[in-house]
Amino acid sequence: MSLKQIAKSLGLSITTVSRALNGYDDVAEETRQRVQAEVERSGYRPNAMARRLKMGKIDAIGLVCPVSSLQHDNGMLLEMVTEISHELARKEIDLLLIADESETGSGNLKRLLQGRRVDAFIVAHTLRDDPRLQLLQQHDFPFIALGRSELARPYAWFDFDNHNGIQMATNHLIALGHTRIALLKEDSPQAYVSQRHQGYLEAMSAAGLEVLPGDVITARNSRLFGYRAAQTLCAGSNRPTAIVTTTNMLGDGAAQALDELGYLDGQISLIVYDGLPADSLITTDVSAIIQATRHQVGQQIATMALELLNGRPVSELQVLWQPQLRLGATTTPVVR
Amino acid sequence: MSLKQIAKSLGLSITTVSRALNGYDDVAEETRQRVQAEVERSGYRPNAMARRLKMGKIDAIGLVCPVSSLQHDNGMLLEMVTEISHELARKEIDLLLIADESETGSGNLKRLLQGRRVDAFIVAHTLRDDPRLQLLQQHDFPFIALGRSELARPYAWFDFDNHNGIQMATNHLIALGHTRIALLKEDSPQAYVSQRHQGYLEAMSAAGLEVLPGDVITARNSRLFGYRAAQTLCAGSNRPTAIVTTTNMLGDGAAQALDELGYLDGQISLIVYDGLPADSLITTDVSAIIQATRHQVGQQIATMALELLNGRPVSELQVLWQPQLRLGATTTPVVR
DNA sequence: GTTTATATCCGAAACGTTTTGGATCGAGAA
DNA sequence: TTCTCGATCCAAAACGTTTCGGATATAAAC
Repeated sequence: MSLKQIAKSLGLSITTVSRALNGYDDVAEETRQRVQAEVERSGYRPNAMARRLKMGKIDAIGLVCPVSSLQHDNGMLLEMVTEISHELARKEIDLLLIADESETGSGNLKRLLQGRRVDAFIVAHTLRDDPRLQLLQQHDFPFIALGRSELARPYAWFDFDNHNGIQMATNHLIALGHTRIALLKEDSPQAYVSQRHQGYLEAMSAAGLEVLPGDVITARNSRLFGYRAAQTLCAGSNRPTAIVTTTNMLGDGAAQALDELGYLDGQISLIVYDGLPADSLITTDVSAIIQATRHQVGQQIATMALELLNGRPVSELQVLWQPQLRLGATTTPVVR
Repeated sequence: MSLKQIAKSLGLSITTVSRALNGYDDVAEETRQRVQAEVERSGYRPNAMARRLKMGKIDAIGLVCPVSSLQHDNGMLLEMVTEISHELARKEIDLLLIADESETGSGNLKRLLQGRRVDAFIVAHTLRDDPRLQLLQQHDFPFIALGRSELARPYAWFDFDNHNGIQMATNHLIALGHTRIALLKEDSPQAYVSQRHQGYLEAMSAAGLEVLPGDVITARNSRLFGYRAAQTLCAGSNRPTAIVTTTNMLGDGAAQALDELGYLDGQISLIVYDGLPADSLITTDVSAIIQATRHQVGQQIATMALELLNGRPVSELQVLWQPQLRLGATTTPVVR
């Protein structure tokens, strides 16, 4: 099924068939109809590789996911990826999956970059100092970073305002009279972690509140570690009156621990970033900092990727979305 | 950076450069060295699209994941994908992600198939009757099914022996004297679900045991539903003495419920397919049916995919791995 | 000295598109 | 009649490879 065959069976030239299919106006309407009909009859589809070679565009985007991230984030990234894949498929653009061997590895990245196998990259789980982004920028290769990093020149990125999100939560607790607010944060070099950490510290400091040494706990991002950390926090009599967690997994574990201790009724306030996971066993309506759905994020990123391919300057491709504070039953005035 | 440029700067023909790089023996060793050096100096990489066009091979594999599956399986599939991606990258083969719009959708599949954008497909989350596989077989397009399905002609597949796995568990409980063994199974049309269900029924029937109406519970695959289902099972006085769950999410919920009721000490036996998830809050060593690691599975599938591309007949690409019963603290002789 | 073999090399075609720069033809304008 | 113009169409080049079928030169065999 090539252009040549279609052309032959219609008694036309390859040129004309090609131009008919690509909507040029120098082909008679009747001819176009005939071509269209023959294409449908024969099930012809243009050879993507020939077109790519000729056009110098690949119509493919590489999605870079470090291996380690996939394991912990409970499918969050993947729902997004699904959406991105969908949106791109609509424009006949392929999505290549690049699982890098280490959080910072870029062996495969380099290969795809130099082999011209994709038009652009989407880099997930951006680090604060990200060698992958540095490599891409160094090669002037188009990319979109999911999360902000530190780079010499401007670049395209999508991010949530983590700083503001955690501040809204912390400030709300402060307004409720809390002075001992603990932070339960993920142990990871990802950019958003330090942004949330920083936001918390600044909110506390701005309110003139001291952060006690044990009140910031860094743990692996899992339910179990959240559970244990919350238990530790609540162990002594000198416990904090509120806890904020930077991930929903940590939050679910913490909620479970508080629930078992009977503190989830408002005794100890709790705000969970992203809200409890859908299959949490906790039925209490836990207060949360919520971001847009993966669905919405995926669409946004796909849109940005397409605009990047269309040559939109990166300075116009920097999108910061604001999270919202959704108050549930676990944020109450401080109990002394 | 094309062959032409390399050729020109060395005073050689394109043919010779190409043959030097591709290891033909009709090029002098000294020439090969010179070519090699120039390639490294200039950072030349062959244009993948030109090569693909010429060779008629794409060096890409499409991974078909239905959207809905990604959301529930807690990253299991993704760890595998990571491994597959890795293994394929080593052979310079790209992995395309195809997120189908519905469990049975095949719109994108058709597009990639007809557009010759991949050499083969890996289809995840096979259904018992899977229209995607039927479509592929109908087009004589190479694929590997992750899980067995019902198809007219032989096809390549990888699967675990779900039937045997659940039977080992059930039979072990029967040998311990249990007669009321409940099954907690996922609500899904995926092939493995009915295989496990069937295996359980046959084991019970072979032992002459009756399955009471309420003893098989079908629930959505989540911790929460497992939790509730186990609570329901244990509600009355006429409760089963053992529970088997077909997924680890259901198992984690069930374990939590049993633990809260004080039954996890052996009062009620529990065997969980795949074992409890890594971040379970349950510290009891729960008995499990374990399969190979995602790592091992990923490698196996990548290997099979490569063999498929090399033209190995599908009848030689049917791999069934056996699960193992790993006994923990939750399988004890029946307590009456 | 011719023939044959061997070791190197290369021209040109092909893969399936897109696109440039005409070519052809009929109709209306001069 | 001749010229111009618009409407259609097409040949050929190009994208960057791979590979077939020689070409050339040097050495060995007759």
